[in-house]
Amino acid sequence: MKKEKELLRRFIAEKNLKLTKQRETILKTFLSIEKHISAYELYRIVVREDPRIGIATVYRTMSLLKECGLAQELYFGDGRTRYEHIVDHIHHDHLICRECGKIIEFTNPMIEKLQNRISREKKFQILSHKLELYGICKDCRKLP
Amino acid sequence: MKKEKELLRRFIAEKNLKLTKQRETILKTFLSIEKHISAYELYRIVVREDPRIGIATVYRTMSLLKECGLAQELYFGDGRTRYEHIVDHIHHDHLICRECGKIIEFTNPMIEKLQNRISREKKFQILSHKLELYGICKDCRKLP
DNA sequence: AAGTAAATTGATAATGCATACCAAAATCAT
DNA sequence: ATGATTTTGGTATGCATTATCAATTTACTT
Repeated sequence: MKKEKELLRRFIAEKNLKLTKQRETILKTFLSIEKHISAYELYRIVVREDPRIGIATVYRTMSLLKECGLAQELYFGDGRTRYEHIVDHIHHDHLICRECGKIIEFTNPMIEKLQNRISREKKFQILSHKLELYGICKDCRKLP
Repeated sequence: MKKEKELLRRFIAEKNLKLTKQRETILKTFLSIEKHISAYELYRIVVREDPRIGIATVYRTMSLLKECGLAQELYFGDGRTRYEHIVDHIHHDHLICRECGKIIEFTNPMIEKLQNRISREKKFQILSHKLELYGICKDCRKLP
């Protein structure tokens, strides 16, 4: 939390923006949630902390957190963008069940290494990535 | 094209749906385009073939093509869903430049293999996948 | 070939996420 | 503290997608 707040502070200073109570509250709440969350869901929680925060500010802050690399944007095909925080949280990818909508997380360092190799070949500087596997989960396949 | 039309025909028969001129026209046009395209962009092209086709039908048909595995859905973070066809077209992944929006395609069979291994471990049946690397491309980094 | 049940279509209304707008408030360098 | 500048909340607006529904089309049956 210390580290992340410091990161945001620096980003804000560098761009001549301003650090507000709202941004701090939203960051703190966002970091406390250990799963992906939509802007609206986050708003509902943030409001319990400070009822005067509006949803527009949540949207604006999330795009700020995305820009400074604290938040990762996800899109699973319903019309809703979700976010998850990256810090103190090993990067993971997602298996998404098309039947029941369940989301299973996984990590694979080898895939990450291959991604880095590809980006080196293409002289592309990776900022973030998204790997999503869609299919049918164990339960919906009715396997033992 | 033969094969894909046959695939759609079977899918439609199996689900007791009906094969219409509109669906054939949209499939044909979609397959003729060798890059990702939004529903609206596709609609503008389809209309040149048959001016009486409405945009709702394009949306409906794309979700049908997605279901039967002929189309892959993509989302790059602007508010627009795009599609690309999978058939006769080796699956590829995307590098997306956050500066200029350029999209670079790449393939990596090793990553695909690792994905299959993961899904086997999790007893997950993969239907499709999406790998997107976000960052800054060579040109925007001003590298030689 | 004509009849019929069921699915599909096109036009447009409705929905819903996300952003734009703007007056009031808050931040921060001086 | 002052004042320039940014941010905020509330809401209007924009835009992509889906729902609605009467009219049409498909595909099967006779």
